Amino acid sequence: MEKQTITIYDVAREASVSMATVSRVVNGNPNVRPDTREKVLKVIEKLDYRPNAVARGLASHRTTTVGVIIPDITNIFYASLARGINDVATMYKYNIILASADEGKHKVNTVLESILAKQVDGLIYMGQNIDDSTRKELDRSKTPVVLAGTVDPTAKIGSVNIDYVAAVKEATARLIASGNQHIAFVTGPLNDPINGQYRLKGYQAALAEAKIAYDESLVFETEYSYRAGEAVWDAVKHAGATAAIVTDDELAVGFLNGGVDTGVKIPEDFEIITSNNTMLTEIVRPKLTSIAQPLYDIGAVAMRLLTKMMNKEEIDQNTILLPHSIITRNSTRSK
Amino acid sequence: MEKQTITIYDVAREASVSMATVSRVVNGNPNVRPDTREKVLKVIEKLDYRPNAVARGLASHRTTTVGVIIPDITNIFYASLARGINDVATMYKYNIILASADEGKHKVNTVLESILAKQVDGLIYMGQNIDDSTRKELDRSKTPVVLAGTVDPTAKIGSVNIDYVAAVKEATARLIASGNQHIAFVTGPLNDPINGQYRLKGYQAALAEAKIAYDESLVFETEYSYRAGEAVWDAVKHAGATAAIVTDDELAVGFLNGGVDTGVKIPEDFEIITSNNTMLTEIVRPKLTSIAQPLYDIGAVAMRLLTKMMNKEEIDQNTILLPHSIITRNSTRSK
DNA sequence: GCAACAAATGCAAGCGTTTTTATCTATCTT
DNA sequence: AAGATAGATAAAAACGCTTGCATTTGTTGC
Repeated sequence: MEKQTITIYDVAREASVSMATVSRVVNGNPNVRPDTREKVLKVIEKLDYRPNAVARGLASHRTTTVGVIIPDITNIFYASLARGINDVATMYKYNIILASADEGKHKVNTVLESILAKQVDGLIYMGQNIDDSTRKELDRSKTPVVLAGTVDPTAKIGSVNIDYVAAVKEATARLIASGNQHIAFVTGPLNDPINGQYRLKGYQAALAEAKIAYDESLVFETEYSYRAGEAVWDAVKHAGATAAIVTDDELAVGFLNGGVDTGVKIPEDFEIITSNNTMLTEIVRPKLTSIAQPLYDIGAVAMRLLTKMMNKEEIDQNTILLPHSIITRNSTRSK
Repeated sequence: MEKQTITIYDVAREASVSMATVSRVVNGNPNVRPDTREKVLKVIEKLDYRPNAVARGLASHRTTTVGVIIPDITNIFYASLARGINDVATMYKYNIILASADEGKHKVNTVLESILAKQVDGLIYMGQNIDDSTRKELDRSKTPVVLAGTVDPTAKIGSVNIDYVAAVKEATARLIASGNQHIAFVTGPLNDPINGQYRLKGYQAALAEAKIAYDESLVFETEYSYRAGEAVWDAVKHAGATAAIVTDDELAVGFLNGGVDTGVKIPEDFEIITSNNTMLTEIVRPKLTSIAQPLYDIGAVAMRLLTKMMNKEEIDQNTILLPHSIITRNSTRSK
């Protein structure tokens, strides 16, 4: 007694129609007489027939599945994007194949290959820089791709982000306005253009506008993690900084606690602005002033854009910038 | 110039062998002469052939895909489990179809149906109580299922957890030992047996052992969220509690801040023990004493168990309890 | 009542693999 | 040297569905 599956053929026989008709009913094709539709539906119900998505995928070349590449699912930033992606995907009846491509363990290209083999209809890519081999792999597959919270300096690939340059510039200017001359830039990997190009540029632009010399020794590159934040505090302090822009909330929270735990008064003696406005910014004391990105929306809009691509709809704008703002909390002195 | 896919047939022709032989090579079947294997591999390389997983799935009845049902991907608890699941899945060459089934928006059964339609080889289920209709759906599909961090009182379905009864009992006893007579039990949904049966039982057992009467007005049922934690603080305080067991870290962190922000001294005036030992417990001040669950491992072991089921290996133990402990931090008075 | 047309249905060829069965080809045995 | 045996390979039938095309049925107008 094996897993006795009932197929479209069984339904067809039982309803005395052809497989084609059953298929039409199942797929909501309007070219079916109401009474035959009724009849078929009744048999489907009776036999408890469930279409096999794999067979469907093979026959139709559409799997109603999208791949989502995420660097670290436990990082609230990415998880929040994923939530938006998921909701919109569900809305449009797509399933998500999730794969994490954390720098170390799972190499992007391997992961990508396994996802593409599954014939996904589209792909959302988050995190990390896209290198040439990855780009080539994507091109070759001809699968629509959208980057979420991730930047492609060549603007070849569709993407949804905020204006990182402007956001960081504003944040930095804010710190300058409150009297800081030595502002640290505490960042994740600089080889990710989002940091190394966009955010850094905003930081530099604000300095330049205030005629403060850019000092490379105030740039601290580390990884996105709580521990890394704690660990980098001392170095930043010793470099003489009196404020910092931090490019990730986990990192910022670790950094903040690194300071707080050594008795530094924040914001009185040191100001911090972080970048993602996740729940973490509200959990710590003092609460963190943050650049606010519409995380959920970035994910949602990215997925929506992808659905358009998959439907071969006309896309007017494939590089989307969503609005940002700065939420003032208690890690900065009121201005 | 459509997406010109090259198939196993192309490879076979080019290498002047049959499709069957190519298939054997691709699948590492040993019954191929080394020189033919070589020849075929060369052609595969040359044509840059990639097997189509969908066709494979249809022909072999194995998709090398597992479904993962998660209540809320932004909750670090579940995300941590997912990380463990993902790593082991990747190790065994499975892809993950992720679907979130948050109580409200996405109904479990709908989600389940769409995942099962995709012919997943197995399923990891997290969160929420499994009701009869869900159970029926699972049974009918004959797909192996493992619960991760989720309990099935009937023990019919494989699962990986800690001993919640014992853990909560210990934690409660600890609070009793430090002098508390009125200990609140701040919990997520009680209709989830993990709360309503296991944890509550542990809480009651500790009280009973200390001859403290169980007082239902000290049980606070709410949802797993930061806001909910903040919101419930007042009620708990007014109920006269001097300590609390909280069953989720986000909830606990909100609860803690609810207290801290109203000037209550923790742990001097109020003690808190939370349940998941996620990063959040270290981020807040004071840091939270917590029951420690091996989150990553729960996910990893669950996935490993699932692989065994999918291989139809003999399972000696389908209800697995991993060890727990209590990590003492600063939300409890040293004992 | 019949031609002309549109709507509904059926037929059957795929989709790209795996897998069973059969066929071949070496290599041993004695 | 012939028969036996095991290992390689080939042929072809699934797998469960979609879809283009052909055919049938039903409708409409005159």
